[in-house]
Amino acid sequence: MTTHRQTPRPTDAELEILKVLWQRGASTVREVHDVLNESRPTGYTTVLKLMQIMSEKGLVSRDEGQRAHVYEARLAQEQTERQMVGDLLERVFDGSASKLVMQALATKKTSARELTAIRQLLSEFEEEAK
Amino acid sequence: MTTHRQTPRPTDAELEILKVLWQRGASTVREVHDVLNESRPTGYTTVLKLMQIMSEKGLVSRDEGQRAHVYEARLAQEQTERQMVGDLLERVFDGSASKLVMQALATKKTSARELTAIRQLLSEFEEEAK
DNA sequence: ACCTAACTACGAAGATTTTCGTTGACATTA
DNA sequence: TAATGTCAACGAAAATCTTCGTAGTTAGGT
Repeated sequence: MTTHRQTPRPTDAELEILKVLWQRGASTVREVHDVLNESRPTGYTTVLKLMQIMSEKGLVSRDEGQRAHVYEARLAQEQTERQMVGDLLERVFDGSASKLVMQALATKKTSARELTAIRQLLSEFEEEAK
Repeated sequence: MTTHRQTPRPTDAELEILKVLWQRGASTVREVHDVLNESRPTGYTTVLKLMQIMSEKGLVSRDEGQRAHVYEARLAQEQTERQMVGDLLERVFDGSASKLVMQALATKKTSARELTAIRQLLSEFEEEAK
């Protein structure tokens, strides 16, 4: 038996839907569509189909109790974020977190506030590691 | 005219090829195939086709001077890494570097050596920002 | 009971990704 | 020169991703 990720990495379009679900909480297709449709014109059935597929993949759960099924993200936003960063970390940086951070900082001028926040994170991690 | 990335984000299989090119420098399909074939059995023409496509996409350049064409990565490894991190940063973290770093550190127990390296990076960045 | 609006399900098309078989060109060697 | 091996090119297939049209179902209002 090959080792599978419990849930696959969401595609670009799927991630957009997950973002709405994380922001709104459990939602119907209609509600998700209305949000997405504002930023980028999207057909209703496009969103529906995607969410059905995401349900099959296990990215979202579905409550069919109501006529309008209610969907919910299966993983918390932070979990998915961690998974996706971890994926990039392995695929691109061979697991070196410092290389990843270096390129992240190089990407865009990080604000002083961001740098402070990151420094604080580091302190917390070094405490934990003791 | 839509705004296109100058070079598209490499797919998983394409990234594996780029890694070989970065490691070996300019190489023929045969050479790349031999490396990839060790880690995962791959057909020669599979690698060939991928590299031809990558050439069309602009991910690699091709020197047809010899019978066995010589391919080279168009972007340096660091450039591509930066691009891919930047992509994730925007797509997943809405540009917040500290959120990305937080999840990166949470992904795997980062070694003390890594933490020190990251801390040093931060210092350098804070110097620059002054 | 009938019409309308909203919903799911289904199928399908076009694009992209990954894989590989076949063909034809060319070179090396027996 | 004929056989063998290596190479690029091409086409095509299977899988996945993204989009949307159509059909059928259900609920609410008239």
